[in-house]
Parts: sequence; C-alpha cells; structure tokens
Amino acid sequence: MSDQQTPETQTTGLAKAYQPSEIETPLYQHWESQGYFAPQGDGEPFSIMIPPPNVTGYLHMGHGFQESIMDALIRYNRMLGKKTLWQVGTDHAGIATQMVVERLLEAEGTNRHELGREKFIDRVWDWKEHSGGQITQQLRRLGASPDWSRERFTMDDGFYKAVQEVFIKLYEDKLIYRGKRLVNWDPKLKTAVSDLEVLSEEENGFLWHLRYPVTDENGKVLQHLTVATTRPETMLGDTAVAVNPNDERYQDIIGKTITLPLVGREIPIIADDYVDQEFGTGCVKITPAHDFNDYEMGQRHKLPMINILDDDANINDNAPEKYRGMDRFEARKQVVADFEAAGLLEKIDDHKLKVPRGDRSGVVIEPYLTDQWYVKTQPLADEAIKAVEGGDIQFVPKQYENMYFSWMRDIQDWCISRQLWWGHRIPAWYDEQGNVYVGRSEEEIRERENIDASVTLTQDEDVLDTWFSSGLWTFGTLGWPEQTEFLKTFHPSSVLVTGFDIIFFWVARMIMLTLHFKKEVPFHTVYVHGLVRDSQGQKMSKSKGNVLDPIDLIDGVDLDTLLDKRTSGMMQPQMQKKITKQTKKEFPDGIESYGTDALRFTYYSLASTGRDINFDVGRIEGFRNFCNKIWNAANYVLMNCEGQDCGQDNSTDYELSKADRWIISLLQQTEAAVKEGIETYRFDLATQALYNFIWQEYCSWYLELCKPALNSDDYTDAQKRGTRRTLVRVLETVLRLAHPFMPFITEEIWQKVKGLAAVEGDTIMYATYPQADNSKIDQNAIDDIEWLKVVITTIRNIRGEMNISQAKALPVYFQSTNADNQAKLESNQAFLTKLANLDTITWLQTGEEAPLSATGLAADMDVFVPMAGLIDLDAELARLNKEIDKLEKEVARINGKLNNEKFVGKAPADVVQKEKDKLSDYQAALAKLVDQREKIANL
RNA sequence: GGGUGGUUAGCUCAGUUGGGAGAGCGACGGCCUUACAAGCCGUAGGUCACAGGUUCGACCCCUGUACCACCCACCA
Repeated sequence: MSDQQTPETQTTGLAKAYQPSEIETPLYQHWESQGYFAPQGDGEPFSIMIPPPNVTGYLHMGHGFQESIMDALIRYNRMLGKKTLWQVGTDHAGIATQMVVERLLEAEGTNRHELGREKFIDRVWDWKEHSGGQITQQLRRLGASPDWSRERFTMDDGFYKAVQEVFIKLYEDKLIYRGKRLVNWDPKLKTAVSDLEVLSEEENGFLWHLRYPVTDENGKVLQHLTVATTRPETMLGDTAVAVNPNDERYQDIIGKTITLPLVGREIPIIADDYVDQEFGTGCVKITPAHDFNDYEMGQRHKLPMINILDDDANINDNAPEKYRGMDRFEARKQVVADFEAAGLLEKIDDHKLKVPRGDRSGVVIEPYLTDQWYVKTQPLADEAIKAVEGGDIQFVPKQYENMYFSWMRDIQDWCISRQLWWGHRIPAWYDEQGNVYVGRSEEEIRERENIDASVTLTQDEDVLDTWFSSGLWTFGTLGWPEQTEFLKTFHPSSVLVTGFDIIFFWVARMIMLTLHFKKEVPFHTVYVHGLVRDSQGQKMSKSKGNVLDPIDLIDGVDLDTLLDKRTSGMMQPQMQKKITKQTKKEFPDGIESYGTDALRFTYYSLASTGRDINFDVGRIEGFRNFCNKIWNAANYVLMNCEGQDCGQDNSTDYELSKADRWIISLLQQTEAAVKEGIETYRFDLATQALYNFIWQEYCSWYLELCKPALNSDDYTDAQKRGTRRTLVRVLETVLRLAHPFMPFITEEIWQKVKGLAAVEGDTIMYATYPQADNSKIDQNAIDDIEWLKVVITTIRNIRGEMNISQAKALPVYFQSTNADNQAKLESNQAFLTKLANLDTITWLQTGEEAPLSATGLAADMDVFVPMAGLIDLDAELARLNKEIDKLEKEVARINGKLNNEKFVGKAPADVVQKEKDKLSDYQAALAKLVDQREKIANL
C-alpha cells in the first residue's frame, strides 16, 4: 500500500512476477547441497524404493507422473517427522542397453563380435558413465527428493554380490535348475526370452492345407490326409500327425504311418485328446521341436524331436539339403511351392492368427530347443500368494490383486538365462565333461570340489535376466547380504509406486524373491497407477508423433525444436509430414514454459483411481495460472504485513474477525481433506481441495473480506492485528500443506513468510505438516460468512445480468420476516459494502415498500436493487421469468413427490419433512417473484 | 474363450453408507474495481451408454446388452 513497496526498495518481498525458471533450479541445488534428502531424525521409518529407470533412458511422461507421486509421499511423510528414505538408482536393463550400444557400434561400422566380449562390456560401461546420468539429472528437474548419496546401479559391485548369493542359494535349495527345453527364442537378438517378453498380436496370415500321404510298409500310398498349418516350413521337423481318438473319420488309420513329403521320413499317425475335431480337417502335424503344444504331445508319445533351425532361425542341417541355410520365411515359400509342384497343396485360406513377437526386437519369436537356466517358481509363488491373501501386502486399487493372483496361481518356471553380454554373468562353471559347478568364483569351486589345475573350468557364457537382479531391489539396495543399519531400519519398504505393466515382470518377482531371502515382504502397499496418454487418450509413442517431454513442459520449447524432436529418425517420410502438420496445429507457437510445480500439480489432479490419465496441455496452463495466483496472493499478503505488527507475539492483543474465524475453520476442513486424499492415494482429491481453498476461499473471498480491516481507520489495532495475523498464518500453513505437491513455489514463498508467521526452520521440507484441529472450527462464523456469500452473489447476479457497471456503487434494500437477517446485515455491513460495492444499505420493515427494483432472493431475505436509471424493464422481466421458471419446476417436482402416498408413507420422516420445508421455501420465493413480475408488467 | 476397468456438460474428469447432478478447461456476456488480464464478475450447457429389475425413491444396488480400453490363455 505504501511507497516503500516500490521495486527499488523492496528487499524482502517476492519478485514482482512468478518465474518458475528463476526459483526452481537454485532451490533444488540448495536442498541437495544441504543434504536435506537424506533420512533424518529418530522418527518412525518410512521408505520408498524407486522403480529403477533404465540407465539408457530419458525421462518420459510416465516417469514424471510416477516420480511426482513418490515425491509427494516422501515429502509428506518427511514433514510428518518420519525418518524418511527414498532409495534411488538405475537399472542396467540388459537387452535395451546392449541394443543401444550395438547400434552405436553399427554406426561406427563395427559390431560386438569384432570387438570381443570384454571390450564390448568396457564400451558399455564407458557409455553408461557418459550418457547414463541423463535421467537422474532430469529427475532433479522434477523436484524429486531421493537420497542421492545412496544412488545405486543394478550392476554395481555390491549388487553383484547380492545377485550371486541369491543365485547360489536358490541353486542349493533346488529352486534353480538347468534344462534343455523349448524356450522363446528371439532370432534377432539370439537369446532366449521369458514368456513375459513375448507379445502376441493378431495379424493377418494364412492357413495352408497340406496333403500328407498315408503309406503302407512298402511305401505305397493308400490315401491322403490333409493337415492345416500356419507355419508350413516347420513340416521339415514333423515327427507325427495327430488326430482325436474319438474322431470316427480316422479310426482306421491311427497307428499307420505317413511318408513325410519333401523329407521322406516315416512318421506315425497318433491319437491325442488335444486335437480339436472341429478345427480344419481334424488332423494336426506335430513338430515337437518347434511348437509348445507339439512339444507336450511329443513328450506324451515319446516322439523324436527334430530341430530344424539354427540360432538365426535359418534352416539347419537336419532338413533336406535343398532348404539348408534358408531364412525361415524363405523356406516357408519354398516348402509351399514344392508342395504345390507335387500336387500336395490343397488350398490356402486367409487366417487371422496371434503372432508372437519379441517385445524389444519386434521379430517373430521361435519356440526353440536349448539349454537354459530356470527358476522353479511354484514354491516361491505359494508364499507370494499368501502374503497378499493375508493382507501383508495390499494393492491399491484392490482389483489388481486379482490380476496378481491369477498369474501367480498359474505360474510357469522362469527362464533366467540370456545369451547376452551385458548383465550379471551366471556364477556357474563347467568342466570338460559338462559337469556343472555353481559357486562364487572358480577358485572357490576348485577348492570346494577338489579340482586341480589340470582340469579346465569354463564359466557359463550367459547372463541373467535383468528382472532377476531388479527382483532383489528392495533389499539389495540396502546392502544385503550384509546386515546393515539401513537394511534393518528401512526394510520392508512402505509403499511401492509402479505401473500395472510391470506387475508380473517386477512386482511379483520381487515379492517371491524377497519373501524367500528376507522372510518378510518387500513392501506393505503397492500403489498401481495408470498410463499417461495424450489428450485424445492415445498412447504416447515416437511413431505417433504425440510424445510430450516433461522437461519441455517445464522449460518450454519452440516449435522448430519440437518438430525436430518429434520427426527425427522417423522410418517413414510420409509419417514425418503428418506429424509435422499435427504438431503445428496443436502447438502453433511451440510449448510455453510452465514450471515444475504446475506440471506436478497437473499430474496429481489427474491421478484418480489407478486409471489411465489423458494429459491435456490446457490443464497444465490452468495450474501454472494457479501458481501465479499463489504468488500474487503472497505478494499482497507481504505487502500488507511486512513491517507491520502481525500479532504473532502472544502478549499483544489481537482480535479475530468473523472472516478470520471463518477462513481458519475452512483451513481445518481443507487440512483434513488433503490428508485423507494423500492417505488414500487420491491425489486428485487432495489437490482439488487445495486448489479450491486457495483460489476460491482464500484469494477470492478472504483477501477481499480483509480489505476493510486493513484499509480503514474504523478498525482497532487489535482488529487489524488479528486480520494480519490470520492472513499470514493461513498463508504459511497452506504453503506447508501444499509443499508435497508444489515443492518449489511453496519453499520460495515460505522463506519470505515464515518470519511474519513466527515460524522457525531452515526449510519448509522439514516444517511440520499441518494437522486439522476441529476445535478451531467456528460453525457460527461459517454460517455467517456463507450467508454473506449468498447475499453478495445475489447482488452480483443482478449487476451482471442487468449490465450494471462494477464501478457503480448501488443503493440496496433488504427485507425479511426473519429478524436474524437484519442482525446479520448489520454485523456484516462493511464486508457487504466492500464486496458488492454498495452505496447504501436500507432495511425495510414489514409493510414498507422498496422503490421499483430488480429483485433477488438470498435465502429467506428479499434483495432490492432500485431500477431508476440502471435497469431496463424488459431485461428485468426476462430475468424474473427465468428465475420463476426454475422455481416452478422445483415446486412441481417436490409436489409430485409429496403427493405420492407411497413416498410419504414409506420414506423416513426426516426426509419427508425436508421435502416439505423445501416446498414451502420455494413456494414463498415463487410468490414473491410472481408478485414482482406483476408489478413490473403493469407499469 | 476367461477376466478387469470404463461409458456423467463441447473437452478432461470427480461424485462410498441410494434422498435436490459437480469441478477445471473451453464457450458466451460484462469488466484495466488500487495483489493478480497468467486476472475479476456473471451466464449458458447434462432423459448420468442402453434395456430391464429391486425400492416410496437409482448416476449410485442387481441382471442383461452395446461400445471402448487393458490383462491372461489359445485351435494347428
């Protein structure tokens, strides 16, 4: 208010304008340098283990969402005084990382085989050191507050020790074994992958009908059987044809043989229940080495297994010479052509089928016979099921438990070996006879097994599935197998925040492995969040060109850069065109800078019950404006309170006004709502409560209600002190309340406000979290101010509808049979005059007439705004008609209800009474408005 | 084939003990009113997917249908 507040002399206030870029990074650096993120104090432990992002990764919207949720939980619990650890780290992500580095090598015109294993791995480490930290830097931009001093990597030394111990122990417990079986083979990456890494999508294909000759002992063709197949090339490895034992068509040929075309092998015709008589011809070719079902059948019937593929999925030497070395799809064409030439191709039908593809490589996965290591999962799964059934682990939302159970109850053994170079080498050695020794090192094994130097031992070439090591994340990061203080303090962790897409990959396996090794759960709660999609609900993907980068939303990005990011490295140029057009349309001027707090608040506001969230840039803009609102409000509060007596010294007298008591009451309710929201993982409800309190109640109403006391000499010093005190304390409290969600702006303002509110502390991060105090709720103040709001809104409505300038101070008349209204009017006169901009307030006694006026109803009080020179008759008539219509509808509806004998007879008495009261209120209001309409119409 | 979630205002979404349908954004009208035009004031807009049922009363509970999304399994 005073001249002292000009920018030149303003030394303690906030910068004039809200500029997130100017506050966020400096604050973060300060927090980190002060060590604020490390666990402190002796409170109850609270811990979250971050789902370690892929070290090759960059931050995407899903991370942004997930990390924001974790950070809110961490900051909230930290402010509750708990000893809080957010464990951070990254995952070595075997396949993904190896692919990235291989692509680099390819660009250099070389490959990993030329380099050799050791040099290749050095190269990966090298690359990890230089580029791997990107995501952790981006995490800092989000305001995430993990303990960086404890950052871990799933391939660091300590972690390797944990992995080794787990492998060895499971092997000793007979829960890890090695076996030759059919696995999902990725011929591009040339490694086995687990069931989970295979994605089956429906694709258009064909069903080839091949005629197989049934022959007698002399090779004479007796008849032909037709088999249908979607993979004709596998016939080269057929070792039987199967029919259903009950199929009447084929009774006489069961036990006979077929001379396999192109190959010449004699194979039996067998009977098996698995065959569906209705499908195709009811005859199935059986290829035990290249199909999971056929494999089973092969086991049952002791059929030979003929593997016809090599590692690249080319045809190998077990097939006739003609096909050797052919690519599998080339061989398919050739086989079909040869069948046709031999007159053995009956027909080709179009056929939709599910094609299994590798989730990383995208190529068709082949069932392939190899030696692999497996975890026997059944015993581990039994315990893991019990932990959830018994409530030791709870999923939020609960329905994910069903998904978990159904997978766990039908779990298959887990293939954990990968034919890659980047990863944890399997701690197993072989001698020349192929005997297996599992141990910590070659030396240990030689000593244990008494193997002298004359025997050569070679370590298994394979590495472990990445998820094997991430499965140890909750305890491996805390130093296990050492019994560290951190392990004792922070395990089990409190809550796991994750996406549903890795419940099986990660969550389920963590539960199994942790229960087995720690004999306790890895976490008590699993909060499962949805996927972040674009505003249309489309999945964000490079190929769709709809990817948003959280950092771009924080910093802003110009159109050219955005276009470049979205279209670089596109496979198809026509897509590039489309994406350019679509991007230009959506962001003609690029993306503005919104700041981290706005981005985070947007995430929370969209985070309801675990469903996917559609991210609309319009929303973030709204919340950036919200930040700005807070900033400006704080500026206003400082302007009025700095250098003034804010009544914080309890020895000075201060007097709270009704408005003060009202806003304090609402603050308690808001505190309760926010707490409830956080504790039930309803961040949308928590942030909505905050948004509404700050913008509507505090800014729009309370700051206005304060103005009379602050600016007028009609108030005592005690009253002014009370108002300033409330102004500052509510602001300071709400900053703490909002801090877990918007860490930067709250800290920045809090530093300026804490002194005025007589609060101590170096950082808001360790200020105490506000707790609702019901004794501070003053119901009379609430009733009074809510009444006042209705009166003000009624007058504003007339003003707005009648187009009366806001600047025009109005004379207003009030009348009511309820005398309470007169008292309220008098006690709220100053508020009313200010907020509705009134010239005079006149109370009419019963029988007194107001001048010709526009009429409004504020509950049971009539409000009259004289029309003279201000209001158009027709406009007022129209307005009245609108109101009357509304009321008539309500009256009719309630009348219908009350005339229904069943309702009156059966509904609870209080419900009926409520309806009756409403009816009489509405009828009275209606009568007044109709009366008024008459009056005006008759002029 | 089995299962889960969803369908509410133009858009994105809230709405838990069944008792007068809400928010934000957008739209429209009016305002540079001394914190804030990234703002202020006001207004309009919805047979709560559809069909039955339970109930005095259903967005809410039950049954079924349609459409959307996802998970699991899979017939060659």
